[in-house]
Amino acid sequence: MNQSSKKPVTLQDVAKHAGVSRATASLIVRNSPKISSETRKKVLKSMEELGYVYDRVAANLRSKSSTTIGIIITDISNTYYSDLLKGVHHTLEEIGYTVLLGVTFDSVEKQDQILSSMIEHRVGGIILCPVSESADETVNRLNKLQIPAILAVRELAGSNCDFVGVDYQAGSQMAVEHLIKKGHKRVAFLGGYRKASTWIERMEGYSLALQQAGIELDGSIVIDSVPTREGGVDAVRQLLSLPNRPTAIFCFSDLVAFGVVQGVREAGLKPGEDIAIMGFDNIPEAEIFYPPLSTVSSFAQLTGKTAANLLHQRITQSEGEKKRIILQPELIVREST
Amino acid sequence: MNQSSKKPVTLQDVAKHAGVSRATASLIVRNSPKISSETRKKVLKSMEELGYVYDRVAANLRSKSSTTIGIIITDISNTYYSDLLKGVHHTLEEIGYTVLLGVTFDSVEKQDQILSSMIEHRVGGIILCPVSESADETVNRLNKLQIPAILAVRELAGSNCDFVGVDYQAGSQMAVEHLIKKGHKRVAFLGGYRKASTWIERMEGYSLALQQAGIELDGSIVIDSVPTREGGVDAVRQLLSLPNRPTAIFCFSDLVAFGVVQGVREAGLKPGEDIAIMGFDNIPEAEIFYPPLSTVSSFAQLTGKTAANLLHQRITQSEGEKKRIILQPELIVREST
DNA sequence: CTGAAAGCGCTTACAG
DNA sequence: CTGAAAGCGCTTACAG
Repeated sequence: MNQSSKKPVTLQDVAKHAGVSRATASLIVRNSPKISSETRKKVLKSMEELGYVYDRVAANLRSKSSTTIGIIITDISNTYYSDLLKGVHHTLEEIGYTVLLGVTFDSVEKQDQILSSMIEHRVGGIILCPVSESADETVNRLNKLQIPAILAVRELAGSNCDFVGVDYQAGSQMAVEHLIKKGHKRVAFLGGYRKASTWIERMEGYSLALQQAGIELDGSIVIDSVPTREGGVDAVRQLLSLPNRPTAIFCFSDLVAFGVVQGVREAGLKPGEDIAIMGFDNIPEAEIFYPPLSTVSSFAQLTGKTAANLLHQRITQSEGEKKRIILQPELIVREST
Repeated sequence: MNQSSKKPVTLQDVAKHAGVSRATASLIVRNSPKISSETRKKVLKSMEELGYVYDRVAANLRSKSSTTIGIIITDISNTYYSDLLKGVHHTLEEIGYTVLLGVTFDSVEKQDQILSSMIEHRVGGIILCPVSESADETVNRLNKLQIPAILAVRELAGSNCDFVGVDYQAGSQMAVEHLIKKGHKRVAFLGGYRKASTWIERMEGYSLALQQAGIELDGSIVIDSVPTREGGVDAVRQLLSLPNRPTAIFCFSDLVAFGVVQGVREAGLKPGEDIAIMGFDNIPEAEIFYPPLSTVSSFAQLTGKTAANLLHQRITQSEGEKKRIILQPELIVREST
């Protein structure tokens, strides 16, 4: 991994060429105001002529600082995460950081590995969207870390980190209340891992909404699945084979809802007409989907942006109470309900 | 951007604690086989106890090497690029690189800025998906760079870089031939910037397919637009206001096709039945779309993977002829045609 | 502004 | 394997 060819030009070379001291040249690359604009111009010209490139890595080493941030997500193909990444990346870059990307593909080992690699690369901070069954060990490592870390999307029990997330319970309640208001009395809840905190919170919102409407919860129409489109297809097939078919379905996520719509069609029913379907997340595809999907926005991009800003704050101000920022979701009504 | 607290432990500290020399400790972190497993174990234990973290940045500085790679894309929300990114990231990480992410949002200035930042961070190589109107200056910088760089998706005139791309002409020809085989004699071509090389190549494929079928090209049903869903809506509105309506539409991209489907519906027509619609790229949404979209796969992930491997080769073997790898697209027939 | 010195945490090269 | 020295490219701290 070497690159050879001509010797790279250093600050020393620039200083010599411009006839100033190395210290002066150093002040100039760092935009110090203490330097007269004449000297600055002269030195900048030398840099230009010599083709100097600033070695930020060496600078960071000496000054014990860092201009990189690590962001770790579970899946890049999931538009929820690519949206969140967009939010993080955009605000971080604006502040002047360079971002290191890590993708865990929901593997705990990979997550630990990426964490190590980022720390060894001296990132100034980390934003972590944890794998669902993150080990206690991960939590411990995060806590022992000298580096500021923010958790996003999923909280980790026992971690002493700032957290940015979404109120899944409120969102689910909203969604189910919307369905009930539309006249539905039998509403299924499909998809997601039953043990995940993100499922449990949604389940609470679902129960609450039913309860407040005086509808009894029927466990047989709560069907879990892998949280993907395929999972949605499976779950809805199971559901539609049941005797007392519901008139509305609340799905764990938009991805699951896409599968559910497909399964409903396969059964010869018209999604949005014969049966109402509601998603969760409001990923970009929800809008272009047919029928356009009613859903609850969990503001992926805003989540990323918020996490990025919080991290920046943590880095610059260091101390202070750990924060917990919970975004309020928003009901998005389209044609599928 | 400092982090204070306790003094971090260095290799020196580890060596002292384990009773070995610094040189030995250094050999151990680098997995040298020259060290007896007894010594290795002892030292690893000391590292564990002291909570040592290897400073890869300092190591890279001293050994004039790099373990990071920069990947620059134009848009993270576009699943074509997030797919490509997935391919790049996955293979690079497997080799042992850490990836720096840059997003240009199609701005030349941003692209230059990101390029600078990555170089200053001493990346070992760069994969660049260039902004469409990249300036000559960018090309010059790339050529002067001491760092291996690979161009992906779009080629840059005058650049002396390796390139990985897709045969857009062949893909378009395939698509239009498919439509003609289905019995369509009047096929529109909608969307994309007329001056972009990616448009011109598609146009060539389109013309060729018509020509070989003995169909005369009608310029009035070739309508350009911004290459987005909105652009597709605009273009198809314009098209449908024309007197002699075509029976099939070849779209610049899947994204454009999504807009075209929407516009067709708004006009009271049934996409896939009253009018055939064909996309390009085969982004993941094409499959879940309704109707499932016929398209041409441009293998985004494979493109990324190929670029990553080529870069790795370039970094390790350095010299040799510049390569140009053009992937052959594949026809994907679904229900929209 | 300058100049000389020391140091960030590591690797390199070499004599033993 | 060890040990002492030098150096990667920069910043820091200080006397002038």
